[in-house]
Amino acid sequence: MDHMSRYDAKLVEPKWQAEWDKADVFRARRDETRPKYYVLEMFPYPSGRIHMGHVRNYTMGDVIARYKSAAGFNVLHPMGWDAFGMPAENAAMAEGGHPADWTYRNIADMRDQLKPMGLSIDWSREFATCDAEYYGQQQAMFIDMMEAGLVYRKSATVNWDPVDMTVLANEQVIDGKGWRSGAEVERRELTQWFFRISDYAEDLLDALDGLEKWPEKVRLMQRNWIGRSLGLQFGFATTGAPAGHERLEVYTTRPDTLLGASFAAVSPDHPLAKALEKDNAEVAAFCAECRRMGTSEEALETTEKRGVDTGITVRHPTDGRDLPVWIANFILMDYGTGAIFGVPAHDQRDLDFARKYGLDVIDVYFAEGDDTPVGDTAFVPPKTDLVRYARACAGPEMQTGEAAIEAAIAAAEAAGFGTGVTKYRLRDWGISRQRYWGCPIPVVHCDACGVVPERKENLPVELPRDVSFDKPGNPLDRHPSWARTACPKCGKPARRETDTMDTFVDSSWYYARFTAPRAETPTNLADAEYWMNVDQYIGGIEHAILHLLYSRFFARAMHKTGHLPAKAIEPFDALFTQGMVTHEIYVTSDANGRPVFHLPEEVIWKDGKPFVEGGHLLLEDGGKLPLEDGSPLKLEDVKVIPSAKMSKSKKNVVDPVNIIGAYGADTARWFMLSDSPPERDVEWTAAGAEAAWKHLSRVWRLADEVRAAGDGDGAADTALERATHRAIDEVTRGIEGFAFNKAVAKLYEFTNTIARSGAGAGAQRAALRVMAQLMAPMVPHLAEEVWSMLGGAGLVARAPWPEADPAMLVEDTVTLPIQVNGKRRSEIAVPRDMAKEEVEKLVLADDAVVKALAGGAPKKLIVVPGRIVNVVI
RNA sequence: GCCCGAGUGGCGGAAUGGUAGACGCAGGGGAUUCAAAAUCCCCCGCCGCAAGGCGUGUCGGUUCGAGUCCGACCUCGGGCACCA
Repeated sequence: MDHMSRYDAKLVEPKWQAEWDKADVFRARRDETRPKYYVLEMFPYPSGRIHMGHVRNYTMGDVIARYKSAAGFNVLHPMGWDAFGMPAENAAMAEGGHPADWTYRNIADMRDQLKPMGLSIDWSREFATCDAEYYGQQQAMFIDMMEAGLVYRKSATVNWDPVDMTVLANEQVIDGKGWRSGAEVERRELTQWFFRISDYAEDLLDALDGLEKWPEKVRLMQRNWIGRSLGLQFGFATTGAPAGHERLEVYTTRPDTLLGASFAAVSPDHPLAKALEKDNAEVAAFCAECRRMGTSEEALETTEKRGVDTGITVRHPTDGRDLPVWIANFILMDYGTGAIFGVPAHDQRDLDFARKYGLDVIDVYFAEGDDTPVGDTAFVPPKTDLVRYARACAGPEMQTGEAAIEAAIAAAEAAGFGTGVTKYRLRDWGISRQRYWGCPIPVVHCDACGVVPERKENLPVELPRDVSFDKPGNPLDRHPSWARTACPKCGKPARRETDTMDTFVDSSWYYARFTAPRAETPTNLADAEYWMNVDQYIGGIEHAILHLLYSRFFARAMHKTGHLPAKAIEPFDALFTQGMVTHEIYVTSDANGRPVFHLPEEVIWKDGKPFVEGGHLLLEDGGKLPLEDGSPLKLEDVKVIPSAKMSKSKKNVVDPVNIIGAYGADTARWFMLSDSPPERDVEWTAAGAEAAWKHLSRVWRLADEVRAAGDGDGAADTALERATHRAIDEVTRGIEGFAFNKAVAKLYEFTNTIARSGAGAGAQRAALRVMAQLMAPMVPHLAEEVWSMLGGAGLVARAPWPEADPAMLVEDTVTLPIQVNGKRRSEIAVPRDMAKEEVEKLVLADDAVVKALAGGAPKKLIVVPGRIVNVVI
């Protein structure tokens, strides 16, 4: 046996990585004579370990990058780090140390883990958003945006932990309590910085139609998020309200239901509620309670609907009834006017509220032919359905909701009590964070001059290094000297802004920075002009709304401030959202019935059933913690749950480093591309990884055998050539269409075809060289090895993509299945372009058809040329 | 609660409205081997001895023909503006 007859990824992969480095294959240089292609995967947060989701994401991007490069494009494929954020501060609080050290150490670790994957990345463009060089440019843009009127301050609510005296993120609020202190969280108002994204609401909405290479679901989610609505705004005249509240402005998207109104309601944050709070104890108590709710919309919507009657009434604008005014916990101050009228019959929330507090339920419209009054389910048909209005504001009795809304607005405008108003659900983007590890907002507060932007020559406003995290709250706020500065305008002593920016700001323009990562301005226009837009953006569906919407806004703002060309206001031409990587979890329960998760290596398989040693929890550091009552776990209770998202707490994380160490990067890459469609979740399985490795070894072995056989008789083999062209065609279409799993399946098939073909060594060699090219985007190291073994010239990474000859793709005969009444009964082989009449004759003579007809004539004979025949009896 | 997705053999999945299950995993059988590993070959949706019947989350509809289109529902996943 030949000592080299086994594929050794450990030797082969570093060898070709060194070759690529030596030839500097992946450095992207601006070259106006060549068409460019910009591939970008969402950059990672430097948690310290790469995970399988990264492997999947970057493998997909690499396939595209390498394929486009072979197809003749000048490819830009960069990598960086989304490096600001809470985890670094949390680590500093938990383990001591400094967020910067933690972050840069993690970046170094992750870069070391990533490089063995053999990605075609131009590492010379790498940066981290926490580099002062990067965030200084971000500050320059912030100042430009201030001058362009895109930035302002206003009061907004935050989650306040009264014990830790700190602002909490939504994820840090658990069941209304602070995650560390356990104290009831309060909503508190602070003056904060905002970007005027809502100025662009209409444009951001309308431009979605042009994003044809984005998934329809993402466009739909953004459309709904922006939420354009045409509604009616009008003022109710109030009775019994405090001075200044003689009118209550409400906004409704269903003015056609005005005659079904039975109450009005305002948000607990509404000025009227605040006015009443002063001398109404009941209202004060209710508002105080509402303020203990988190700020998230989810918290608001899922809490039980409750309210308090203010005793104030409003006069209905058309029928003159007096309606009670309530304060209700489900009314958002941020949407519309923060006040509504309730129509219980046609809104489930209003109905629940009305039933709870004994308010009237007045039916406005009914389904055709059904006059049943509403019970406990509100009648809310689609607006496009025709319904019968028993209490129409305007328009005919039978009309759609859409038509009735329009008619109601027109009527209100004619009567002079209201106006049709287009509103958006999209709110301005609050970017203030009361935290250290983020980009400082570059402004100065001066007693004489007010809020003044820092001078650009003083940028970057750098984070101070000497901070402590031994107590909660913003370290910038309590730093003894950092905030002390001179006013950029008058020079008198002034104080720096201590808020930092939302990390979404950092990730809203990194794609533009990659086009000129060392420029001394945020972008270099010549580079941006050449490289923008991102031709293919790839990332997780979890970013479908916020990150992508903020980036679209930011690109517009960068254009307005002169940092991007007009063509780049939609920065991502094509978007692909990949699924998660999941892995099974092993769960038992402790004595209190709470779930206990187990590492795969803790699970013992006996007779195909999982067991764990009882009586302890395994800690992350490998230590053991006895269960609270010391009782052993019930061994028979181990449950295996497939397809759980990989997470530390569920102990089902598979570390790519181990996989790459055991099998090599190509195996991990091949596995990530096999089987599951890229947009769907993929389950990591040990068996799948083993199978991927086996196949790659088989390809290598095949190449080794063919090499050993020399050139053979040099005879061509038509069948193998046809198979080769079919493989080129299908793999190419698989990659172009983001159907990598299908491209992989085709390559499996092609391997079988070559291995089983009786073709001579020369013909097999030619086929295998094409296979090396087709596999190169996916498993680049193996591809280089096979390519060089079989006499390929230069690097396969530099070889042009093979082209399929259309003449080699057509088959002369086709098999036509014959159905009788839609069920397959037989089949015939016919020349590809046989006339319909000829086919019909053959079909009617077919044994199965003759038998089914039993002497009768068919009712119908359907022949779909080249596809199928259906005999209807 | 609201918005958006996804459900096909034991498993991952394939299928311009046209043969459901390509390709792979697992499983079964065989070859090779002193033996094993590795490798190669064959079988493999379910029920049935067979003929045949049943099958793409559930229920209904459109069609010569539905995994695919339409309606209702169920389950799971993503997002909900301070996780990234």
